[in-house]
Amino acid sequence: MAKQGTRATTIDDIAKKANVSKATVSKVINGYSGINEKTRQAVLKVMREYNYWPNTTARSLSMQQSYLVGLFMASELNNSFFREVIPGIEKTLGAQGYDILYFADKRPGNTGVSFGYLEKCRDRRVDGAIFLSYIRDELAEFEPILASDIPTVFVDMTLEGPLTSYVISDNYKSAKLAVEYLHSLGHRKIGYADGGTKSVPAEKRYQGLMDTVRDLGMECRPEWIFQYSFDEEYGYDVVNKLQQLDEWPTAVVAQDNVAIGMIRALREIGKSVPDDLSIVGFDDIEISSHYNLTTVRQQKYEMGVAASKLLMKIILNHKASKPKLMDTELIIRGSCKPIT
Amino acid sequence: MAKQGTRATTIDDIAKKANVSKATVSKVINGYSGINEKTRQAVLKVMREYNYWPNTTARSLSMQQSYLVGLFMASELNNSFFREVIPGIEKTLGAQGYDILYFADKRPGNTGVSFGYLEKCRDRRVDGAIFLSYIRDELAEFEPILASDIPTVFVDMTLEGPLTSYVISDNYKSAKLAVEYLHSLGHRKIGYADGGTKSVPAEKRYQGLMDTVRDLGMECRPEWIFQYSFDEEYGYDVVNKLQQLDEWPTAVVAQDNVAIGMIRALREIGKSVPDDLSIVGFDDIEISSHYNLTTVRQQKYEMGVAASKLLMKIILNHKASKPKLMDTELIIRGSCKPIT
DNA sequence: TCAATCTCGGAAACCGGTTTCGATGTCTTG
DNA sequence: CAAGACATCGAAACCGGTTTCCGAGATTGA
Repeated sequence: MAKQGTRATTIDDIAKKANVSKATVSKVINGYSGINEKTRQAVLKVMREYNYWPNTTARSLSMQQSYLVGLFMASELNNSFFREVIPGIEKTLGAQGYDILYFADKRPGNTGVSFGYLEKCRDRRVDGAIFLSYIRDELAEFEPILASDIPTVFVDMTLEGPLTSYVISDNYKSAKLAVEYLHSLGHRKIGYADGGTKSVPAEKRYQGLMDTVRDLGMECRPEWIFQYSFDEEYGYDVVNKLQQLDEWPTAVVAQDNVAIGMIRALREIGKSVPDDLSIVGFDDIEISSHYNLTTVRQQKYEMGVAASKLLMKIILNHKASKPKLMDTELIIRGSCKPIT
Repeated sequence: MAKQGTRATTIDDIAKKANVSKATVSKVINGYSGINEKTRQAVLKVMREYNYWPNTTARSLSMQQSYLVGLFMASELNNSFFREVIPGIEKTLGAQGYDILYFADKRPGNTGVSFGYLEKCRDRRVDGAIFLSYIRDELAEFEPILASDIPTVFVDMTLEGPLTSYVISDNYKSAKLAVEYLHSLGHRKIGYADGGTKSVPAEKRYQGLMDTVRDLGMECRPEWIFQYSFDEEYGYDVVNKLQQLDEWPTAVVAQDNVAIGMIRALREIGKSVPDDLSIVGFDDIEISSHYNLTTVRQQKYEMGVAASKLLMKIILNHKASKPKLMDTELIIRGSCKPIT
């Protein structure tokens, strides 16, 4: 090995140069008391002089903590929800000195076997983990990590059980807001298109929708209800199915991606939103404004911030913290028309 | 400390249970030769039985490598380019057992001072680093890490100097494709709106555009050239400035975000793309298809893959590898009209 | 002045792995 | 049957930090 010169300076080097033991240097690094101010300054001076920075790997090993947080998400980055939540997480945790380990999906390990979340977390000695938007199907996989002592926060999902911490939007209210708005415009026949009930948020929205429709004396026929998926394609499917019906609802409440798919599909068959159908979306994803879609916004960035704060609290207290319900807000654009 | 039971199993535990030394277990883990098949199987059995996974932190410390790659990007995640590049990186590096440390921007460290990239990399002992889309202004900050022995790959940017490895699209060709296409439609008066020359890709595109315009005998007046920024707002600005001109170009070549801003701005003043103006974009970002924008696509996912492969090669060889120029491709949609 | 206390710093164990090198036992070969 | 070659395994050092605990000096109080 030639490149001896580039070897990073270690705590031993500093100790030697400063004529103290590495224990002393360590105490200076960590700001412990019991070190004479004079020697502290001397050590600090040598550290600066050699541009010394302690090896985080070694430190993680002995301290059993890493200042690392695992960020797991159900699908890939290329999801409009994640894009906005993650910056909130990154900013907040970063400000506290945490770095983020980024896992967009379950990957095979060296053995070819998929990592469990717990293994991955233990493996890297993360101080905590944040999970984004997993659905019910996958819940069983969280049992090991929940049974462990690794601080964990869920975002946009909930798990049954007393000890989970999560951040989630008030999806019930979102649906209520959407329906009430449509009601105020005179709509009485409401359709619904959203993800299936495997998704906790979609399920809550469904409940909110049905309850509000009932309370306001509106109509929502079973054939106007579409619960399957969150993507644009599904919006096309929904429009296809609608076409086979004798009577349409006058308005549809749909997750934004689905709503946009519907708008496109309707355009292609010569129908217009809002003239032929009013639509209210859920989420307010980035492209929604491009479609002039009226939608109920989730505070995505703020959810990232809230999740991070929650996680840090758990890391400190070592017990699950209160879940946080985020408020939602109706963003009125141009995809709804009053019924005259 | 109560929770003794949850302590992860260590290599010592396995060694004890299998009646061998930890050296032997280590050799089995790493697949070294010199271990009898029978004992190997015995050790593997115990490992499986205890669901053992070696501690990466400890391993990093002694092997002097971390299986960690730092991913740095100039702005926030919420950038359409990153969204597509990152999955390519994640998949490729993940398949090789690397995890990704995610840095969306420069954050203050414990001391309140901004981390340099080199410090951050040394700190976490990353095996390599990937930088996305930084501009000329920031280049000086890369000197320390380039002078170090940390393998580094740049994406969508280049640095002067003989030893840098990078992956970048053939932006010159992109502009050429765009202009040639417009020429084939009969256009002779071409406008241009893109980022400023601080961005290497934008600069190359400008060159490609000007060269091709000249070679084909087309016209591109100075007042039709807008070089400032990559966002939608700027598209509005461009349209504003165009309105003050006596004569417009018949077609504009613009980065996708700018192009979309222009399309929206034109709509708002009652003009249509492509009827009143043809537009060809650069990049093919996600929403481009929503605007039916004809554009020159960058292979973003593939760039992520290429960058990862390049990086792994450098990690192995410990010397800079050949830069990789990615091909681009014209995606014809509906934002251009023939000139009759 | 002497004991008790306090301050400060260091030796050594530890975190959980990897790697070197020597010891032991087995197998060939002459 | 003795000697050399080979296969297999383990003891111990090492990676670069943290932390416990103890001892030496300095300080204080009676």
